[in-house]
Amino acid sequence: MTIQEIAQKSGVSVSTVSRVLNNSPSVSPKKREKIQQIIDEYNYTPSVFARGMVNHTSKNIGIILPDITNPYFASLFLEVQNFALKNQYATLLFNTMFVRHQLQNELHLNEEDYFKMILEKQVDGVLILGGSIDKEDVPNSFIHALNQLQRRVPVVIVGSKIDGCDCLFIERNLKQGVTSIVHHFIALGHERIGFIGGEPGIRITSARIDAFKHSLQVLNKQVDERHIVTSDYYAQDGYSAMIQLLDTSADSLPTAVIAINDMVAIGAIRAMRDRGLDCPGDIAIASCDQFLQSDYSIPRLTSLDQHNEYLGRMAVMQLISAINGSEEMLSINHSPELIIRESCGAAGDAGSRT
Amino acid sequence: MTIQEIAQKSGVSVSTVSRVLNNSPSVSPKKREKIQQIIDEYNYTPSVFARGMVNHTSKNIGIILPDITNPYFASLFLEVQNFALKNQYATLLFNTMFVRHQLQNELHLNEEDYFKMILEKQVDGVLILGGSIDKEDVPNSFIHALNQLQRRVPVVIVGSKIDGCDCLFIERNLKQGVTSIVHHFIALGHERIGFIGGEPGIRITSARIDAFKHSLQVLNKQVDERHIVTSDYYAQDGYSAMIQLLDTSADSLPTAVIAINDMVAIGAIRAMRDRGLDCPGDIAIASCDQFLQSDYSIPRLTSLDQHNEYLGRMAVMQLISAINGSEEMLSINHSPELIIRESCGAAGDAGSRT
DNA sequence: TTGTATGCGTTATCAA
DNA sequence: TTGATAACGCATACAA
Repeated sequence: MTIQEIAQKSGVSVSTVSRVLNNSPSVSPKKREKIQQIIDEYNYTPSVFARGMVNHTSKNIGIILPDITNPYFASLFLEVQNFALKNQYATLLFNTMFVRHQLQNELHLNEEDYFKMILEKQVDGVLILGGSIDKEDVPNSFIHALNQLQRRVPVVIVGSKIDGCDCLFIERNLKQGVTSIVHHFIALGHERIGFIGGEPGIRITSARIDAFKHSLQVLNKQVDERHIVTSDYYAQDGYSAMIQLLDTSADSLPTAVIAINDMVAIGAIRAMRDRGLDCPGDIAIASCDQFLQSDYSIPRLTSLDQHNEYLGRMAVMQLISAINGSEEMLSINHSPELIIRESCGAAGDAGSRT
Repeated sequence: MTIQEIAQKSGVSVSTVSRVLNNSPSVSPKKREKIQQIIDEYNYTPSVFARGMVNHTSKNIGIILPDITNPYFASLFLEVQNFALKNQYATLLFNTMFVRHQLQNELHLNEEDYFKMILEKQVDGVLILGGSIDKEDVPNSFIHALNQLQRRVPVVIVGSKIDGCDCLFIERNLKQGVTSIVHHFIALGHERIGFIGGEPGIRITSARIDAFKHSLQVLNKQVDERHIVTSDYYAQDGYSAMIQLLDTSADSLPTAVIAINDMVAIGAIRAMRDRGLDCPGDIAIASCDQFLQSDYSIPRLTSLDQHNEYLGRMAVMQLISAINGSEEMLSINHSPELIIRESCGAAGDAGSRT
């Protein structure tokens, strides 16, 4: 089915069909109806290829993220796709990280290779959710590749702004939530507080550790460096971090520990259990990034709800408006919300189900 | 940059450039090299639109799945993308289910709407991972839509074969693993075994419950219908199912329970805890579908590793070969593997970390 | 309001 | 081995 055939069957020219296809006002109601009927009857949809030739748009956007099995990225993607679809954009998803998964014959590509691929796909815009962009020292070659990409299509990045990068950034407030956890722990009477998880050299990690230290210093509380153990973002990393913490500061363990996210918290609690320690009895734990299921672990996890769903929406909205030529920067204030459950040891919450 | 400009700069015709682009043998080595150099220099990539006009291919495949935040689908997708990319195909991902996520202004589409969207995107093939296709009674309209889709592009479905549906199917062995769990529990001396989780009316659920009942009957063991509680596939569903089980058969509780997957197991264990019961002490639990992190929960989960990674690979391979016109049906034997940890109560495993 | 004609960037057919 | 050209399906400028 082509526009030609529709035109013939409708007894009009292709331009008229094209007009009804594109909601041009200058078509007589009678013809419009007739044509629309034929279109529906034959279930005709215009060729994206032919349209692309003319408009240079695909109505596709590319999403680059490190790991879709990570609940944080999965829920971000969900929100992104939902909003994109509403605006007639489909999403080409590129997952760049495979290290956790023993894929055979795995692809060895870096993000810059993905930029190239995505560009060849003629997407109308690119959304980058984390990855190399989150490093403290982003390689110059990466920024260069990013700028080169940006010159071809709009690029929106969910992450901290980087000097010399021309892309649009959606920044998260990484510090506020940590501070509220610290205050919560202090209020519960904790004096020695630790921090675990997060890959070193990644901005999310360092921003949160900075906020952690700073909020304690403001309150004139000591920070024991041994109580800060970085690793990565998954359960296995929470496990190893907690083991290391227990090993290196056996003489003066913290009474409370902040985990960078729920998976790390779960791994840490498991490690405590393996060492015969109880959470929250021996060490209380709270996490900075809530995922689903935090209400079902043992103990239930006290977490920050970062309201990440806004993030995803903001990012696509920004991207789509950039695709449409708008320069306007959107803004949103999302305040993390502390969900108090069991793992922090706050009294009277033993049975609560938020 | 167009093929025209490359041709001019190279001092040849567009046809010759097109030939080197498509690795045609009939180009003199000298010219080929020269042209390639210009291509690289200008970082030229041919327009997918123009190519699509001629070839009617986009080198994109569409993936339809219900919930990417579900670890089962996420890891399946990962494997699919990896293999697709290796074959120069990018993946358009469509997540059809949003119910678990309170997305504002959420899209209300059924899968057939997604079929339409995906077709408009001119993908070269469609991969369907679960969803309505898994229902016991697939609506005729759905099968009709599926066949209509199949008439336009190859469609591969990961799921049980359905009469009257012309798509290609990749079937999983849903029963084998359940049987091995039953045998394991019997070997541990359990007499009263239950089964929880899974949406009723879904083939995965009923296939596993059937296998559960059958393997017990073969061994002349009783099946207490009250010990079988369906719900859904997430932690909250494991929680509610276990509560119901405890409530309805307080006089004769099972000593072991099979959960349909790890999330359900986690929810169930949480429910037990809330009722003052211990796992595996009071009720042992094993799950039919292992996700990551099962080694970090409390207690560690005894699970089946379904080796789902093969599934994803098989599915794309099948799709790509169908796109290339092959009729050949691929086949693979993936045997579930029982990973024994703590929740089943098998002796001496208290500290094991697989 | 409607139709005609052109161009978008590529591949394929054919002729040289 | 190479080049000229038609064709792919659509949007749009222009003419009517």
